[in-house]
Amino acid sequence: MTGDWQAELPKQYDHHSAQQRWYGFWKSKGYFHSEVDPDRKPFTIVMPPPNVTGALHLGHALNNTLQDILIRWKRMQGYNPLWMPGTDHAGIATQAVVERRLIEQEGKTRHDLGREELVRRIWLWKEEYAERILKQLGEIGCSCDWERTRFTLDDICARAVRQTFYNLFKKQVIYRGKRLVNWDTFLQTAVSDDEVFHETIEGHFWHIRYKVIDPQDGEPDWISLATTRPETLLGDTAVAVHPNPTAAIDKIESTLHRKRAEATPKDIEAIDDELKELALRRNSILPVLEKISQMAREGRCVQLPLLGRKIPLVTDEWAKPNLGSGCVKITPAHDPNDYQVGIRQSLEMINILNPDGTLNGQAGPYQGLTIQDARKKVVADLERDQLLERVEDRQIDLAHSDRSKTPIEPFLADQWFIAMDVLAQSSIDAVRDGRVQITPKRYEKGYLDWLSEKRDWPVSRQLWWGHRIPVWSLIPADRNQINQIKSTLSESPFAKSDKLYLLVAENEISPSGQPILHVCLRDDDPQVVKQLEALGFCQDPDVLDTWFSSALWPHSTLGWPEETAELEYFYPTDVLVTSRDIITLWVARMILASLFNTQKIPFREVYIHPKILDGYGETMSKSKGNGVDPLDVINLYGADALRFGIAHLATENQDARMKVEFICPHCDGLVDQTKKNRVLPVVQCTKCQSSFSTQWARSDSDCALPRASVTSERFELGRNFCNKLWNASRFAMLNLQNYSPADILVDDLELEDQWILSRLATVTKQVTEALDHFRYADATRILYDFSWDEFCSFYIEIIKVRLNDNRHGPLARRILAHTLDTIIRLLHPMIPFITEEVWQRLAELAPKRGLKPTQAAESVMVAEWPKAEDAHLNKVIETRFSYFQKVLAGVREIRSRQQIAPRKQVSFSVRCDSQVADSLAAMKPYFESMAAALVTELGPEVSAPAFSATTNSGGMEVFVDMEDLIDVATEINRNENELTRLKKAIAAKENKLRNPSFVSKAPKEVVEREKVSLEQLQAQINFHTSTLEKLRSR
RNA sequence: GGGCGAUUAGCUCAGUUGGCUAGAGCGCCACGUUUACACCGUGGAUGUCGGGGGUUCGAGUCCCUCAUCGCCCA
Repeated sequence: MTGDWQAELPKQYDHHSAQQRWYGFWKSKGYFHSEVDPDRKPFTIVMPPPNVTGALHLGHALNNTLQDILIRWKRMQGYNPLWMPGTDHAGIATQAVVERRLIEQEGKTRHDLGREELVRRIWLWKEEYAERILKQLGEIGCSCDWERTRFTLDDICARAVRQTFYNLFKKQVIYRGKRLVNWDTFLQTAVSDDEVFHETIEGHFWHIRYKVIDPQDGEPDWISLATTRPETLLGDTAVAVHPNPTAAIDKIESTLHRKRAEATPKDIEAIDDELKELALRRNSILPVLEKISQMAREGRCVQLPLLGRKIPLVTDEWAKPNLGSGCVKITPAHDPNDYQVGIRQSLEMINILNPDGTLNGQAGPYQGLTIQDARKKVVADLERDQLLERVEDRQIDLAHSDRSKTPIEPFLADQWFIAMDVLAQSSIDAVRDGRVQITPKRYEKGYLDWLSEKRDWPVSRQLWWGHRIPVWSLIPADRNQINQIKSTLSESPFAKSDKLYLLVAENEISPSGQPILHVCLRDDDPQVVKQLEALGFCQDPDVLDTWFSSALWPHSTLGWPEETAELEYFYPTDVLVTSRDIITLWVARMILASLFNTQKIPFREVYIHPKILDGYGETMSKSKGNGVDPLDVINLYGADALRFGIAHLATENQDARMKVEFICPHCDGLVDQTKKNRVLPVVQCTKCQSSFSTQWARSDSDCALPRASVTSERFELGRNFCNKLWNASRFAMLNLQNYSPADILVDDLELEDQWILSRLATVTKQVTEALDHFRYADATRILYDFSWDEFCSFYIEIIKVRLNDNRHGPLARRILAHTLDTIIRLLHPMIPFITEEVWQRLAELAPKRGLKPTQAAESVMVAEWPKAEDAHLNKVIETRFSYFQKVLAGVREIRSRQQIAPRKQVSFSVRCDSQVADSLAAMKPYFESMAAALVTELGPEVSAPAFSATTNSGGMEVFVDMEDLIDVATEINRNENELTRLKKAIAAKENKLRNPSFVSKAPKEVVEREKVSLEQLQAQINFHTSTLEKLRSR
């Protein structure tokens, strides 16, 4: 190992060069790669595959940093770690992005291109982004096994998907049915509930008259029905009324009364209003509703406006007698609630929409119109026919597709479903009985609640990008054809070798009265396809929901359904690290898929990490303009700073806030991001007033301005820490030139040596335990405090004196090298680059180190994780050292408040018991080097000098000899403040100890501790009182 | 409407089974370029632990309740 980097030791840590140097080094050494090795214990993580939709954001950086910390830590602990990387095809999201670009750049739709060409284009997109994503992961420092990189749409994953679908199909867990789906008319596909967002918009509420057919005496001529979507009336198949309106009103009223009894005055008013309204309704509407309800029971009908169709009155509890007219129109094919009514009442379901959002033949004269146009025309025609009673303005909650940002239309379509009863139960059991553990535990509840609903999983998507559903279907003409096909297929060698499965779908009856035939193919075998198509079968055009392939990810990546050695050795995996928003969508499905396919759980633990929010508590996103790009952070602060900052905020909290800032490209000043400026293409720097561009810049003039990075000052913590660590290491390098290894006996060591070893043992133990429980923030804080406040501020400062001493130098160098070595190893999982940089440099000067020196590993990445040496734990030593720390702080404080010039030497004495005096005596040189203070006297007999400034802590009275330069006023002030504080504390303590129940009920040791503490406080009071007397007598 | 979480210093957050004279980083104030480090050092100021009840000898920590904010599900 030689090179330029040895020669120079810059004062500031250069993250750029370290990152470049060491990632390649690790890769070339093959450290990332893992092979099956029965002699070692495996530790496996599968990466939640990032979507190939776009580049990585800070959330990914968080997710992957936490995984890398675990992997690097386990690697050092001697496990055989496998971190399986990869990317997700993200069906709808990716197709939508590519389609949008197609429209923008070429003005073409996917239909212009055709299926094959569109898919080709998406693959091109995928290649570009997958590469970019994997490169980004490398820049973060991720130690994944790149040789095993997978993609959810590659051949290995595809085979697993086919096999799983086939198995489910054969067990008849998969079925096809008509369901109301969220239809995206722009992308022309169903989207799942979680791809839908709701927005409140200004809309209208149209009240429409439906004529009663042949009204009898005392019956209304028409019924008034209200809707926000008048065009849907074309698909109405019933009008509903409550089966027992009076009882329903009674019930609502009694509920209101009960609520009122417990309500606050504010709420009572609102409840009273409701009760008044209800009372009015009893007189006005209720009699009519009872009548209509009666009519419905008699099987009476109304006439559908505009189309004139005869539709029945039905009784259903969905009609609320306390709302509107008390009756509702029922459009089962275009409203989720009406759909339920349709099922309950066995109503006809009329679909009036084409997939593209225009009206179909069922809409009669409105066929071909878009929804908007149809709505206008329907309203106009109703007005013409005088069937429009009135129109209200109203705020409407409208569902939008997250992918196309267009309104969702409920739409009745054929969908493939996975029955969830048995599968869901298996996943519930796995978590309930602890085979899979979720951390933090509170997330279990949501998981279990969601699964226990056991809602069937709709898995088909009307897309072109994804795993094509491997089912070929046929609508048979008659029974004969069915029998013929049955016999043909059962004769086929493919059926005999379990390559295809025929399902006669008795739940799907075609117009000819015959059940539809479905054949599922296990393999992508052109011969079988040819045979099926010859018989008249057609392949389902749809693809599978992305989550279907994601659900298999932990085992498909290891080669399932093949019985690979990898699967045998690495599976089940150990931990899944992910974010809370996909616990149900993904985690639950992985568990059920794994149990179904392998009879094993996919992972033993699930760790749910916090979500990063911006300074306003909003989720970060590119579309809001508040997203932070991890590469900007890496560029500015370094990958280590990014990782350290991330680990530092990974508490058990559910989210972490982060103020977002622009970095002005002109002056490097931080400009706070606000809700206003984050959407602007150009922002003016608040520091230097120059303008810079943002992600929104489009126009040539805007783009010409330099672009600002977007980051957060929260990463300064990590950068500063790395720089501190770098400089501590730099100090070590500069002082280890004469290093010589030798065995070290703890008993021979100085106080400070024993102290740092004792602390090192404690810290090692604490960090290991914290990581064991996913307490990243704890581990980070412990190491931060130890490195900075103990190692740098005390140990290094102390040994500066010893290093120049021929007698004590060698030992100090050995402890220095050993301590730095251990700190570097403990920090490596969090900040891999800088620790490697230091490790390599340390290897040049001190290749053999430790208490029993051994040759250091060739890389810190494969060095052994430190073991906490219990033998080094020494509470007595730590207490003795704390005397030094307290007295030093006292002297420094006096220097500061008496404004003694920094380099001016002072003398001081300490009145303390003789044991303490012994400990302090050993530290005499360090009072000199660290506070320019000369110890004159130590012990119980010490008397205060004539002019002294004093402090008192832990029973040690410190007197700094001020000769005659003392600022008396400052001292009086200080002592008075101390007295006030102490008196308050003493009063509280005395109160406590005077309380007989405290003394009798609290544990003995607590009472004892309080007594001792009171004595100390009193001693301090005495000290300050007498000090004040002396000061005042001057 | 149901669930989960948050509310502690100006800001961002720690605070493990109740035992505190409530901590850190940033920011602020004063002093300081002593050859590891100004991305630094030394010292300092700053809190009715969201409000109100309760349990307890003792509550930032447990229970109830209200308020505000966020997220998820319907």
